[in-house]
Amino acid sequence: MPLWIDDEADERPRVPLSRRRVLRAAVELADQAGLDALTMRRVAQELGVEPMSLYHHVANKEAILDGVVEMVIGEILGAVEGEEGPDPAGDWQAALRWRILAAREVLLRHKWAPGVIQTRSSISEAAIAYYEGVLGILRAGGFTYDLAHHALHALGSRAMGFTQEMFEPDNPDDDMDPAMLEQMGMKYPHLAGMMAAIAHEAPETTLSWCDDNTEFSFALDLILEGLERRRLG
Amino acid sequence: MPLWIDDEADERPRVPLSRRRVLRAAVELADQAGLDALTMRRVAQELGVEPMSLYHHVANKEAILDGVVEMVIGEILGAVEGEEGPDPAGDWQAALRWRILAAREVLLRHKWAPGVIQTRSSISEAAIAYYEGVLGILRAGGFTYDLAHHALHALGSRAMGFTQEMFEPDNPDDDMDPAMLEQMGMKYPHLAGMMAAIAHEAPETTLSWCDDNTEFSFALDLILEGLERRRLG
DNA sequence: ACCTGAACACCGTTCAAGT
DNA sequence: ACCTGAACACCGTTCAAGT
Repeated sequence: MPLWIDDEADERPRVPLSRRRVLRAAVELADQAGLDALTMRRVAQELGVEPMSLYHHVANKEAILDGVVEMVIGEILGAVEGEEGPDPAGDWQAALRWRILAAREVLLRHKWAPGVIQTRSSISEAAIAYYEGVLGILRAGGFTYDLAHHALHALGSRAMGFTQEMFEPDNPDDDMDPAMLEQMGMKYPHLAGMMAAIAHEAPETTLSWCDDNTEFSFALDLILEGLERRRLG
Repeated sequence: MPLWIDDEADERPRVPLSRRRVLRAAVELADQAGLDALTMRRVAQELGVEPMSLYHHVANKEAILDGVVEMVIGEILGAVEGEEGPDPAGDWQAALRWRILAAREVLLRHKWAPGVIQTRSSISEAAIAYYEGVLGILRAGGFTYDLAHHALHALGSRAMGFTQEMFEPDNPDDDMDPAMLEQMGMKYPHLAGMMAAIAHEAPETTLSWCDDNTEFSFALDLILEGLERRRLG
């Protein structure tokens, strides 16, 4: 057992703490260990520092949550502004779809983020900038401000790539034991029928039969088409 | 100070604890004091009992959260099944809109519920029953099971009346101090333009310019119309 | 059987003290 | 100035004990 593997002795040559370093550690922690692991004490531990040291760089835990949201939306903003999407003056639907799917890709790397974002009461500047971009696309596509406003509400959190399903999507073992499925046919004939129909159509997917990306795109296109009709009508 | 006002001496004639009573107390507590107040210790206090007594009727706090979700969705189910809505065979859109708006009305009485529902990993039986009803409406309206399945995903949590906005809707003081609004015109011209356009159109509403019900209905109708178009081919 | 009290391992946070 | 240690007021929960 060589001594020089000791991973606590020389934790990097003393890079000083900073708000940014605290928030980066917090995001990494949530990515790796889930939102429940995001405690002041564990963030401090990750940084090799005493819990109380954090308070010199962030006001409190709420400020950390505000901060990680800021970082994630910043990452989204970087993704949509770093690359060139379709020209909104030519095809606003393609442009908006591109932007939203880019945002969604970032959120898939931070699955805990939507839940936190929705608990924030004030809108971060990064979010404002993102929405400004969405509005720009709609305007370039010929929307009045009034219709664009309705459009923002209609998209809701989906405008930033949120999935909006009723229950946690990441739960692979959504049980359904055979006995329960048996009696489901009696009490819930339509649900049983739907599952049978879909299992028949795509038998390879057993029972995790819903492809997230397909369903997200279906819903998004539905809304975009509806908005286009409102715009023309 | 009359003695008989003492509100701790004879807390009701000893009605025994039960799972149902625990859950009802939990729902009431969340309604009145918010989700943060929903702790084992406060629920117990509300029932005039020691915290540990709760564990004889619910497994742990997770079970309480599962339970309050069950109660709220049960209330939704009662609302949609207690009254007769439009006939889905005649107008499936009207029938589904009626069902969803009824669910939404219940959720407005339990604003904390959507956040909790979305943290549950397993689907409660009450939720299954609600969705069975939605599917029944779609089928009566002539949907294939396949399209009905897409429809459920497209509606997502909106199928149960969820608002799906990006940020907490109940925050009335979404600040926007004039100075910030001033420079917003420079950095975010489209947002500034939109706010100006809408303030012009509905000057009485100052800056809480978004009527939740209007926006919810706009989005819902957009989706229902889109689904109808898909159904017709 | 149902309820209780003390205790444990965790939180976020305050405060006074160190360098 | 930045970081620390002890302490406080809260959590959820285990366990052994009461009735």
